[in-house]
Amino acid sequence: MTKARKPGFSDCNNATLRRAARSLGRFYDDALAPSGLKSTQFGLIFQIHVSDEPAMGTIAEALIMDLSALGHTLKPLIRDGYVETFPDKDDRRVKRVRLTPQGDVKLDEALKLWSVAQRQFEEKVGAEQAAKLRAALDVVADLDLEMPAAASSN
Amino acid sequence: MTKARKPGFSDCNNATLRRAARSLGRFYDDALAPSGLKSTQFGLIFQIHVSDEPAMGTIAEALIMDLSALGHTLKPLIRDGYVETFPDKDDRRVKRVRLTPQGDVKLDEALKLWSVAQRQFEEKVGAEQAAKLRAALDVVADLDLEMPAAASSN
DNA sequence: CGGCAAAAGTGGCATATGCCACTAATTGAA
DNA sequence: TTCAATTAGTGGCATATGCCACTTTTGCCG
Repeated sequence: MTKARKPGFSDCNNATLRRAARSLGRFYDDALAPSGLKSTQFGLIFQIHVSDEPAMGTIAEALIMDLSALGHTLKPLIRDGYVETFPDKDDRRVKRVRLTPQGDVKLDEALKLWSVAQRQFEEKVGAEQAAKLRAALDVVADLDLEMPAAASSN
Repeated sequence: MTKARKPGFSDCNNATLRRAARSLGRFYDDALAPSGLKSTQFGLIFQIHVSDEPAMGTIAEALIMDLSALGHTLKPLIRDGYVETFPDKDDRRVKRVRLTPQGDVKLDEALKLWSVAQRQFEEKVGAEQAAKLRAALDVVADLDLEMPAAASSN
């Protein structure tokens, strides 16, 4: 009794992960809705907050996201005045990012909403369990996966 | 020693999940690239394949995705001739979905590529571990999360 | 039977993400 | 110093996802 469960219940690690991400994403989105921020924007703003005027590349690396994707995602936040960029003093190719005063305020506001969702989630699955899950997800995220054949030679 | 780890290493379950999803998504996308399908499209086609001419709403529910999002995602697959829709015999509101012969062929092609990535992943984390992770993710995905205060009164 | 609420999709609008082709700066030789 | 290779971002294009406002069908109730 290990096969043919709910029809279409895929064994694909990626599909399962995305499915969970959609589900949980909606939950956190709902929770953050009053702030006007999406959970992704909240995460990005938080990342900027805890970093020290990080370069775009640094953020992209930390979040494991494409640099250009980061640029796109940053636009609405800049447009709304929560984030601003400025050139690095030593390397003009580098663009650094920081929160504006408004961004700080918005982050505080969002953090309150976020903590409710976070608590709610951890009550359901248990803080221990949640921590384990995050740890497992971090392992997966930082895995050095590479296609064997696809790589250069053998 | 439980705080201030890697800068910006968030405790947010959602952020951690999305980060892992981006990472793993790229891996599977790379693996499927030769087929021309994205991992999301592969997952969708697979879901359609294992279902019996499912209605759009049925697919959306299984994948926990917004019905309209499903509609959007389906478009390129229909355009490329892998999927087709047809009206339900009894309820004209319902639109059912199925793979075209080309879709079946493409699925076979993609499955071969997918299995390589899947195997590669499970070798890295261990089949046992991977299964546990998927189980945990399914639990999370199917959790009945709801904002307490956000609900009606209280 | 008439009409209203619920159910299933569609379309528009906005954000999330990626890849690719380019441009601007740097760095590292020759 | 000069030029090729590398690094950091940008812009365009395409898919992924959601929410909301509608439209079409059904269902159901009085």
